[in-house]
Amino acid sequence: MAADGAGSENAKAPKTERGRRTLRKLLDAAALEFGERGFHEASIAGVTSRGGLSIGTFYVYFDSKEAIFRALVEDMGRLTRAWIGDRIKGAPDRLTAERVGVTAYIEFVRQHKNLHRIVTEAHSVAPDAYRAYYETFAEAYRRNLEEAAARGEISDGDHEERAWALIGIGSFLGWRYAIWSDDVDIAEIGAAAGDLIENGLAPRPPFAPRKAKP
Amino acid sequence: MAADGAGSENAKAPKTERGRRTLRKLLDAAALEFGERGFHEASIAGVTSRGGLSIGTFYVYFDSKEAIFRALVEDMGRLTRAWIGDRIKGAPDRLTAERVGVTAYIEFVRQHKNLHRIVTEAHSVAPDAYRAYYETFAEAYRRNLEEAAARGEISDGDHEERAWALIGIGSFLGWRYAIWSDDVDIAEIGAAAGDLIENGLAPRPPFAPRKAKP
Amino acid sequence: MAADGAGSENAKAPKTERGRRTLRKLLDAAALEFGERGFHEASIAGVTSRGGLSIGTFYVYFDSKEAIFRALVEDMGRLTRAWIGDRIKGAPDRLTAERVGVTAYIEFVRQHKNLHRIVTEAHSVAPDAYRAYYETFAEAYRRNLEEAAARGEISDGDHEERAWALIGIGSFLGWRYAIWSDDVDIAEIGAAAGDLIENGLAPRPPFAPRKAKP
Amino acid sequence: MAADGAGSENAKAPKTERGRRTLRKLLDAAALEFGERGFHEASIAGVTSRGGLSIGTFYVYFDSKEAIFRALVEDMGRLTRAWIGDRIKGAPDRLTAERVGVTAYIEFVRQHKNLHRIVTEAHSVAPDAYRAYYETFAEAYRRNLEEAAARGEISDGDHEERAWALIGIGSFLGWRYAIWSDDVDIAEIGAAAGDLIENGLAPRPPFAPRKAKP
DNA sequence: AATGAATGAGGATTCATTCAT
DNA sequence: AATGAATGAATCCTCATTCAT
Repeated sequence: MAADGAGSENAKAPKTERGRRTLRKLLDAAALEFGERGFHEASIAGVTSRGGLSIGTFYVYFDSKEAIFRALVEDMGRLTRAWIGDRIKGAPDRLTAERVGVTAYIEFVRQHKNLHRIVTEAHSVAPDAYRAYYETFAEAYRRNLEEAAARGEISDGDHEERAWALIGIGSFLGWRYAIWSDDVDIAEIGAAAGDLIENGLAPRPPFAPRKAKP
Repeated sequence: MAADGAGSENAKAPKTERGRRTLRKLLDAAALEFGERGFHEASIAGVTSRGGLSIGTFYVYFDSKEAIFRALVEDMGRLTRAWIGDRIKGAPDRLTAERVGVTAYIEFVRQHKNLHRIVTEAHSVAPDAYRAYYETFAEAYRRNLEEAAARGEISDGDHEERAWALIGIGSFLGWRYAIWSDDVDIAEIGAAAGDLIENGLAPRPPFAPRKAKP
Repeated sequence: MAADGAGSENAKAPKTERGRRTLRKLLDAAALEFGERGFHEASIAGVTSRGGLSIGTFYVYFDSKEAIFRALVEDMGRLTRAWIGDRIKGAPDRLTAERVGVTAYIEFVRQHKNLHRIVTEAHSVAPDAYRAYYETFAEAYRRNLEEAAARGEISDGDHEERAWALIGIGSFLGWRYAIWSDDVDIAEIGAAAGDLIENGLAPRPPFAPRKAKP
Repeated sequence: MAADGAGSENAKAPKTERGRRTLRKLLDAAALEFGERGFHEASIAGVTSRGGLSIGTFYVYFDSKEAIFRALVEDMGRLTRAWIGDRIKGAPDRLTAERVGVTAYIEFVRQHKNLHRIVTEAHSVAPDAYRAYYETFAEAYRRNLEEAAARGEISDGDHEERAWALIGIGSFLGWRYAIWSDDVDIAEIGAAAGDLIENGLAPRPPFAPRKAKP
């Protein structure tokens, strides 16, 4: 569920294999504890007991409660990007990728509700980590949109702003259809969202129907 | 800055004019305290001292820290809806209303950063209040979209989902262009967002150009 | 045992009589706790339970463990100066005052061993408070010596340095003869110290005996 | 800066040359760590990291934090006595030795501020070590004074008490003129202190001037 | 000899809430 | 209505020490 947190300054680098295993235990336990109880309700003792470790061990690897939370948010980012990336990989063009992407994202949230809660809470707990999380997304998104525009797959426009708007769509649909209620058919949501993203709200001239893919 | 919180079960109804003034002081002070420090960093003592009152007085009007927070979120909702409603009122059709609405929303956030922060934090502090806040929006939104579709101003589709998607757009653009940096020209942002909402990302066939308004 | 700590920024000023009583209880209890256990072994819970109060009450009056410790050191200073001042008051000249003063100081330490321990510990716990404690002494001392020199009661010299040297004498004799062992006759110690202070170590010429007062 | 701590029960005796070097590293590092941060702020990890060693290694050589602290205090005693002894060695009589000694002591403190801080802190951390430190001094001092008195170099009196008084003078002058501020000319301080020690405060009859050395 | 991971008791501090005045 | 003193549960974090390698 969690990557190894390596490459981040949030966790202290273990020097032995045993240390690496312990660090992993902590991150996995923290994902559970924070996900279920929320940052403020969660306790370090809760994390360590879930991991079968002692409190002291926690502070061997992290400087503070906030530090492991940040590490978790970063993990989450890697995980999410990998998941979406995987599903989108084969898309023939950007509009298709968007359709697939929205669906995949909501699916992802449904399967990782805790993680989604953690990221959202980062908003107030670690605003910079939250921002970094979304800026990483937005940046990649923007690049994709620009390249697609260059290929003529989408119209021209302000791609950075579009990126943020699209992230907003995914995020709120995630809350509405994955967290608050998850009984609506995902394919339907994806289709509707894809249509909005592709064609907007404007009425369709009957003589010039849009097609998802030529 | 804040309405009087009356009509809600969150605050105790004052019986005298003096009481009404004290309640108002508390709500205004709370908006500052929560907005600047966030729910968990904020303290009741911080609220009362900002209001020039004593701690004991707080509990004359509110049952708990959460109660005043909820009252604040509700206030915020009323305030936001009134603001957006005002700007949209004269729009000749829905697509125009959307364009105007996005711009107005970002403008609103810029002018009420603290309030936006408070609402977002409600996400983890008072999820039901947060949800109620957005569901009220979404419901009105959905109705507007349906009526517009009936009038042929916009295409058919799943209007509830569209409502959530549009709220997501506004919300994230608010964070990006009102809170994190507020130096981008608002008209530009509004125009680009309006275009996305109206036309989506699809390439525009030169022979059948879309127009914002026929 | 303790003054009221008023006039210091270490304690929060109570607004009611009850508050003043509580503050006093805390200071008295702290003098016992710190005196018996030392700063690092002492606990806030130990202080409050001695005072019949709850832990929370402590933090109504003091910001930290260190804050009450500082308040205590200041109290101690006032107390010590008052005690010595009282005994010295009637001395006809400075040399007599010195004799009386050393004796009185050792007597004081014997009767307030805890306080003496607290001041000494301030050395590492609150160096500035420790320094202030002794500088206040040294300053008054220096003034006394200067005035005495002007009156011809003592020889000329560097009075500030003399002040520190005399404080050093008192302090170490206090440790040696009041804390480490307190069975030596105080009058004897005072006499010997007074003689050293008055005449130094130099051999006495038989033909020109010194007299305490001409 | 530190002796090897050998001959004491505080450190475990190393059997190899490498071990001796490690022990030395620990003592030197501890002098820095304790001197800069004070006993309670200092940490074993701080000591070992300064020495480029691991925590575990510390416990190969010392049983506890207190043990190395005591070893340090003993080191300090040897060092101080050696330093003062060296400077005093050639003094023709006791009064001269005293003059030279005070000056030398302040000079020593200026050059070993950390060591002085450590010894002073021993007062509350390891009272017996502190007491032993000064009793060793006092004992030697007393003997010197007695012998000097027998030779007629100084007046008769209670030599033990005098020893403590003289130590007190040196100690407080050290704090005042070596630690708290070290910009006063040392020769001056030494001269003034020497004069006080030799002649006391009593006014000098013009017809029978004392001389430092006949 | 040296290492560094693991431990867990211990304590300061916070602050929402209560209540007597 | 308003006040402010009193409460105490709750929790983060420290760090000396142990031990398996």
